[in-house]
Amino acid sequence: MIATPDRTPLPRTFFDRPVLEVARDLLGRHLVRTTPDGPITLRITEVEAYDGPNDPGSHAYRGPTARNGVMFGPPGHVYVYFTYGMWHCMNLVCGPDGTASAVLLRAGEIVEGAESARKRRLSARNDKELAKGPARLATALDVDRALDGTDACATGDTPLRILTGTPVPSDQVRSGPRTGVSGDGAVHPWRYWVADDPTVSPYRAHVPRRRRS
DNA sequence: CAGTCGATTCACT
DNA sequence: GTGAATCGACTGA
Repeated sequence: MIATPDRTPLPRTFFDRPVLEVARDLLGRHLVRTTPDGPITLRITEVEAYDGPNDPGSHAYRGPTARNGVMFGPPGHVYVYFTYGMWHCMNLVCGPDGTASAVLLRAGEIVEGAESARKRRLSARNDKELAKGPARLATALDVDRALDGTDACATGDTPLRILTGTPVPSDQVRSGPRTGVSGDGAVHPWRYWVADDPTVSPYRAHVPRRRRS
């Protein structure tokens, strides 16, 4: 028996906690992306925690830059980065203003607005693949650098909003090493996902790129 | 200022 | 399973 999702916005205090705690607690929450096309709602099923300057796997490891500045700001805001020359990925900033931890949204289930998501995810063979992977998720929700710094806890007009949804019981939460993270950052089991959920992305270890001819 | 490589995805074999 | 795509941030000289 699944409870009806709670459409109450998550308060900023939700994000003003240790990042590992927030990461686990984010599973089952709902992210609403408001577009001219209509709303798209994502049920979060897979995340990864990045623990700021203490974490060799984090973009914040070497301090603030033009790209990662939002990570060092207040909690509840969205950090979006561009990678591999093609893709965007999105995070929710955690911890008090001045710290730099964040949770990468890696996968989810589209529970509303699938028609809109399909238009941007033409290679998806079925709806489970619409947001299976962090760049796919951002593409499905039409998220790019223009949304970097958006407040997901704001009231009123916001392109992105995070709702209470239906939290996942702790016995359904799994954890393991982060995907695609290289070096010393790879040791931490800071990836969390919903047990047996078909929208969770497959694990891949980091592969160093072969040098171009 | 040139070199390196990425919190990835997709097409192909 | 393997390799290409594609560009901007970051690094070190």
